[in-house]
Amino acid sequence: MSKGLPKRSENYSEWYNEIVKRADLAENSAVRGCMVIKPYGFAIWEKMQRALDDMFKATGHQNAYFPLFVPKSFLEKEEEHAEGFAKECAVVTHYRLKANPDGKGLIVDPNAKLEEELIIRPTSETIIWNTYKNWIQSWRDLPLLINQWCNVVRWEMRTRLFLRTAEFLWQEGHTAHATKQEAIEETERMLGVYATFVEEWMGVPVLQGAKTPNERFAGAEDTLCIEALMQDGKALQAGTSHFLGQNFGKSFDVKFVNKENQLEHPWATSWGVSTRLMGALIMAHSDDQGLVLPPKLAPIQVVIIPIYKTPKDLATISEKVNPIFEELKAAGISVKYDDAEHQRSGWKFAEYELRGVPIRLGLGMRDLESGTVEVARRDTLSKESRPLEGITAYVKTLLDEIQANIYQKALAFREENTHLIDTWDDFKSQIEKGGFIMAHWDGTSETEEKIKEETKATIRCIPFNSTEEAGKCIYSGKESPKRVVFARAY
RNA sequence: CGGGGCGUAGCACAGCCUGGUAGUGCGCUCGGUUUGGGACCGAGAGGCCGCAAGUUCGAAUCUUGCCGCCCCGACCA
Repeated sequence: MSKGLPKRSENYSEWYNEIVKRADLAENSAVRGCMVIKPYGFAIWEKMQRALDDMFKATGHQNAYFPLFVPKSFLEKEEEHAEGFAKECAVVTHYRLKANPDGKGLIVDPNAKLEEELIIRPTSETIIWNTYKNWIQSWRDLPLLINQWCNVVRWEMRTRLFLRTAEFLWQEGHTAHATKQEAIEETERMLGVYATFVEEWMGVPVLQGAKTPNERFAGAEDTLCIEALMQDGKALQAGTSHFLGQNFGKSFDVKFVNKENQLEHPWATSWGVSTRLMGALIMAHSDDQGLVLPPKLAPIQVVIIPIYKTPKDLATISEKVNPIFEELKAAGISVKYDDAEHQRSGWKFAEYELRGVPIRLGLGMRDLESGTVEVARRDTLSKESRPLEGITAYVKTLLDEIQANIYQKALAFREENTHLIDTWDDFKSQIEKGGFIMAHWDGTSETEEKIKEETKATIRCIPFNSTEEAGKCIYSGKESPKRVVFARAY
């Protein structure tokens, strides 16, 4: 077996792919562009789902489920939305196969052509707003705060595990409100939920801001986003929250009677995060030894590995480990005791590092004599010998420390790789080196397009919290009121 | 859709140019020695060499066609 991973600094893509594969997270499937998420990878996703779902519930949302298929006529109703998604839709045209009259196998039965084609949802605004027409009549029905966990299909030309796959898992929130102000607040609130989740659970710092009109969601009046910086200096859009105005309300003829007894279209939002977050998690923290997981999302937070020579020694160690194992479990820590005999301890060390387990406890005969245990941290790769006494409390504290440290490390990386740039020459040379570039922009789509053409850099967002500061556009030299964030992106 | 590359054991690949018994490493099975950072030795099992046609006494190897996959572009809320 090849032991080392490719070096992160030498070939970032290969390094990423190897981690996904070797840490047993996912693999390419028989279907082009689609991904198989393996049990270990899915366990991480489930932890993300649970944390997010709790946050959605805490902000008053309920889960529901809508169909996989969207009639083509629905997709057509909102013009910009239709145009934005048309190029990447999988289309169902028939509902039956039959035996091939010319030989083996099956063919599409030409008599089973659908009267109207069905699109496999690339996102669910249309089918959901078609349903909301029946759900919303009065201001008393609002706000309608719904979330759905599901899969969507976008027929991408080129795919990458977790970052861009033809089918992916996500959640999409779809809300309807009586006033514009309320909908805008909801858009902002949910972006805040995403930012909190990504920073506090995933340990990945994000910039919050608004997309430029060019980069907006098709059919939205405003798109807010969180942007994270990966270790190769490229940006990754980690989540989006859209203010949809009354566009879908109008397109699907959804109306409600307000308190003044007047008919009005409701105001809408939609927001989503996907399995792409798994890609962000991998790329933000991992190193040349493999995956590094934040304790809050690690399926196994602590692994205990016995170090022994004879079966008798193993039995002695196991006897000592059992109460510790139970104590850790009782403290709410997800712990695994790996006493498998067909692998040696050194092999296990490497394996759990590759899988990103935050803490490893190593226990051998020497430790039993001295009443100690070897504690190894995944984030710093450091090891220390600790007294066995009080180890549960220590581990609990250490998990919190690792969670914080991972975030701090990522934050420091982002700060080191965020640059204020004021000249076009500096811009061009810095973009090659990667990172976020804070620069002035004249606010026009033409300039944005030109910069993209010449440098492959896009405006990741117009950040919320940047200070007002007059300046000149990096490209056109025209007046600009504040800096925006540029980067090359995934 | 354009440009390039690759299909040989579960995985990663060599062999092909110059046709002649199907190879290597990892993994797997068995035995022994090992065991505080991915152990070592020995013995084994495992193949329609992507599919099809052609050339030839003989094809993994040469020719043609087909199929599939990967990479780089185009595309990507």
